[in-house]
Amino acid sequence: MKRRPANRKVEIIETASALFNERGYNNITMRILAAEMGIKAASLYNHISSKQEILATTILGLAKKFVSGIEEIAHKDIDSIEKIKNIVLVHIEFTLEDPNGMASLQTNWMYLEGDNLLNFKQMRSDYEQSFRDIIKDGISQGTVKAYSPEIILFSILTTLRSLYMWYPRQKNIDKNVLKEEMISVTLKGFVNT
Amino acid sequence: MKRRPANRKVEIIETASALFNERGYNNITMRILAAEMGIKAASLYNHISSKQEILATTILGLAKKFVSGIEEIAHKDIDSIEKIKNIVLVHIEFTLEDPNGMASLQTNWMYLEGDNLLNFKQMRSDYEQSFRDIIKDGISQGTVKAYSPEIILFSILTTLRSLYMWYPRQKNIDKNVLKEEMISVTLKGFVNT
DNA sequence: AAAGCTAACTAACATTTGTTAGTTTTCCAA
DNA sequence: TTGGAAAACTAACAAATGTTAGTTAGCTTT
Repeated sequence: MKRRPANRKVEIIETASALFNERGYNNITMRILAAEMGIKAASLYNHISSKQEILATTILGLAKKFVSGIEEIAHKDIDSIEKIKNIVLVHIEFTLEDPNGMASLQTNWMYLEGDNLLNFKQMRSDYEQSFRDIIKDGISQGTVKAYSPEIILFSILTTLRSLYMWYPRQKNIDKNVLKEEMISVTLKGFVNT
Repeated sequence: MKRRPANRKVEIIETASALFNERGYNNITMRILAAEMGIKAASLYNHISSKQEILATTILGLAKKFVSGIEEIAHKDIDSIEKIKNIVLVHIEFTLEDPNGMASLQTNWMYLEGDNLLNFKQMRSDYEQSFRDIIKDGISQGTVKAYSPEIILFSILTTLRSLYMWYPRQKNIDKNVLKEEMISVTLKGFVNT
């Protein structure tokens, strides 16, 4: 028996992600996507069932990885600061693996329909809640400054979420330098004392 | 002589911004926008010339404010750290003034067409360059840590750019607390020493 | 060589959507 | 009270777009 070639489908989804990232979900028609693949629009439907499926596969797939990622970290027996460092690293890894998918996750999620949209919002909110809990623990234990948890949460989170839009363009920054400096800047700022 | 009522046009643009922010530019048709205004789609064209004009007015208007804002700060006779604090404050002020417009600026700019898109990209890149120069000055003068300027730049910038998506939902955080803590967290982090 | 998939193609449809043309209503100024 | 602009309406179009139906070409296996 021959192995099922999920290849072509993956190819389409990756091509679509790249185009969505460059020009926006709604600027990419099925005809444009097909042309980029070197085929006709109708042929896409031999591999995928709808444009929405392409979007949902990418976004919900990543969202699930983030939710299980943070839950794993939350249960580790380390202090809040270490947990937050782990979260930074997870974001960097996922972004390096799939920057175009990360772009869709941040900028095209509102074009998810029906249950896809509901599930996404639920996962996003679960993720934020787990992160918030880690920050609040840190404040209780005195390792994190007693600022508004919401300000700390979104300061970190939005920095991490936006990584896709600038890091892939940087050729001079080594991956390990990125990790170290992102952790330093995010946790301790950039002001010299 | 009666004052020209640019009012209705402004009303349309503000209503549109709010809808774009809630559901995404491409999910909002002229019919939906008109219904929200209590009129028919065709009637919108007595006040605006196209859907694109609505988007461009909002986004390019804000982009111009940011460019002139940062240029003014850049020319002040204060050190880099103080300049960066000023930039944080400018972002907070603009976001509080027009959170829905800020949302379009961040999430709908790719639906600008032709010169609108080109002008936007130019202004965004000018803005980032001014900001980058301030950071590099700070590093030269020793007030800013010698990390990669790009990492510092985008860590601050993306935090500020994402303010629109969470602050308007917070009812408990006072405007002045926001300003103080945003500056602290962004510049010096949240780790207790 | 025949059979059976897989994946491509052509053609076309049904909607949606931004927009225009032409007309009527509203309402303030004279 | 009336004239005229401002702003609404009805009707409709033209283009774009996601998708389906039916067909054909190309491999791989038997």
